[in-house]
Amino acid sequence: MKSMGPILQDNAKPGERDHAPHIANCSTCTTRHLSICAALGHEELLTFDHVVQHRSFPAKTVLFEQGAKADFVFSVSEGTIRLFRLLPDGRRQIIGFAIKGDFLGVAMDEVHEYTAEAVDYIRVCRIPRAGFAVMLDEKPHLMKKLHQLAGREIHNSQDQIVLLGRKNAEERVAAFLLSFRERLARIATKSVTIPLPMSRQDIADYLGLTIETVSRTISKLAREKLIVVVPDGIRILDVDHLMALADG
Amino acid sequence: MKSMGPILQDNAKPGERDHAPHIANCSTCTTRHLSICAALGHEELLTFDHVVQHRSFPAKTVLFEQGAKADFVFSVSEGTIRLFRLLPDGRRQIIGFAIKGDFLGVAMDEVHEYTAEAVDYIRVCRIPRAGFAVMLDEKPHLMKKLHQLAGREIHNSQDQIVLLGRKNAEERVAAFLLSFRERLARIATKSVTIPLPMSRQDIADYLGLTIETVSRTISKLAREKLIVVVPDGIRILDVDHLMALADG
DNA sequence: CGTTTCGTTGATATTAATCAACGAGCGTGG
DNA sequence: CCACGCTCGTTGATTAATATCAACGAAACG
Repeated sequence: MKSMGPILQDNAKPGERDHAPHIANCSTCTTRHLSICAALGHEELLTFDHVVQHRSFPAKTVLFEQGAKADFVFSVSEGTIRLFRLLPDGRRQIIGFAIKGDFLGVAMDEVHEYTAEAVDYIRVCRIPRAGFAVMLDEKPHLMKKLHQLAGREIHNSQDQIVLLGRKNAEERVAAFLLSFRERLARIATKSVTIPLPMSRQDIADYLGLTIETVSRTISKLAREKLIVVVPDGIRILDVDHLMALADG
Repeated sequence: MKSMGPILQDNAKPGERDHAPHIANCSTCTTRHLSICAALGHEELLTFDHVVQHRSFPAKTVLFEQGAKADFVFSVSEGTIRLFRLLPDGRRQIIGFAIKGDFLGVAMDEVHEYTAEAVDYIRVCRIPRAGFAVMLDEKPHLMKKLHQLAGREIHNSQDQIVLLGRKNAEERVAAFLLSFRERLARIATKSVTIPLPMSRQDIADYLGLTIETVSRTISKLAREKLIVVVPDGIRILDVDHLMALADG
C-alpha cells in the first residue's frame, strides 16, 4: 500500500483559508440547500456562522483517520472524499465517496470509524463536534434532519452490502456508475456523462474488486456499446440496459 | 428459491396472543433494559403500553416484506429474525439477523427496505409507526436513543461492507461467529458456545458465500481446532486465533 | 526529457461456485 | 412403530469467475 498523503494538522493554519476566500458565511453558501444546513432557519444560520470553519484542501489530504478522536464533523462544499478502512495487511475497502452536500459524522461517533481522504481539491465546513452536539440537543428539527441523513446512510450501506455479497463484476460496475450519476444529479443537472474524479483503484476498492477487473469490465461494457470511456469520466449510451444489469 | 412461508396478515388474530400470555405490559418486560424502551421513563412506559402490541410468531413467519408500506416498527423480545433482500433472479442477501433487544425500523422508512422473516419462534413488540413518530417528536431523549441505534446500525453495516468487499471465506466465517457471539453476550452471559438458530444457507447468504463454502470453512476451522461443531451451534476453542483471523 | 503513475490487456493461478452424491435427522403417514 | 420422503449439512470433483503476475503505452510530473 502506498503512502497516505499528508495528515491534516489541526494547527495547520498557513494557506488554509487562502484556498477559499470567496466563502464569507453560511447565508451565501451555495451548498446550503443541499446540506444539513437546509434544516437551519435564517437566525440559526447566523449563529452557525460563528461555529463553522470553512476550509479547503488539496487532493490526498487526510481529513481524519480511522481510530482518531472525532473532534469535528464535516459538511462537504466541493470536491470528492473517499472514506475507507484498512485491514492490518493493507487491504483497503472504500466505504463510500462523499461529495458536495454530504455530511461526515452522521453517527456522531466519539472516534472516527474510517479514514477520510480528499480525492481531488475539496472545500469543507468543519464543525466542532461538541458544539454541534449542543445544537442538536437544542434544535429538534436539526436532530430530525440528522437522523434522516442517518437513514439514507443505512440504505446506501445496505445497497452496498447486496452489491458486494451477491453481484458480479459487471453488475457492480453498472450499479456504481448509475448510483454515482444519481448522486451527482442532486448537485448538478442530470447528464449521461458521468465525471469520475476517483481512480480505477478507488473504484476497485469500493466495489470489492481489483483494478484489473474494473478496467476489464469497463472495457467490456464499452465493447458492448453500453458506455463510452471519456477523459476523467464515462458516458452512458444505454441507460435502460445498464439499469437492468445493475439491478441483477 | 423456495417459498417464503406464510405472509403475516394484519388481521390474523387467532392464536396470536395465545403464544405470549405471560407478557402483560412493558413495565415487567425483561427485554426492556436492552431495547429502545430503556430510553423511556416510568410514566412514558405506561403510555407506551397502550400503543405497543405484543405478538409472537412461529418460525418462517414473514413479519414484513421489502417494498411494503411500513405501518409498524418492531422491537424484538425473543428469537431470531433474518432481514434480507432478493435480487430479481432469486439471489438473496441477508442484511442482518435481529435478536432480542434489537429494533426494526431505526430508519423510520415509509416503505420497508428489506424483508423480515422469523428464523425460529419469535416474540416482538409491534408499534404503529405513525404513533411512534409522534412520540419521537415529543420526546427528544427517545429521538436521541433512536439515533444512537442508527449509529450502531451504520457501524455494523460498514463492518459488513469491509467483510464482503475484502475478506476471504475463512475470515468471514470467523468474523461472523465472533460478532454473533458478541451480540449474544449483550443478552446473556458470555459463553464460548455460540447457539446458531439460523441455517447454513442463512449464514451463507449473510456472508456472501455458498452453503458449501460455509460448510467446508467450518469443517476446516474445526480440523484446525479453532472451533468445535455442536448441535445447533459452535463452540470456540481458540478465541485469540479466531479473532486474528476475523480481523484480516 | 527522463521518471513515475495510471490504465489497459494478456497469461496464469487461485478461490469460491457449481454440480453431484450421500448420510443423518425429522416429521408424516401408513 | 416403522418406513418413507424431505430437508439439511457435508464432502468430492469440476468449472467459472476473479485475482495475481507481468508487460506495455500514454499521460502527468518534476
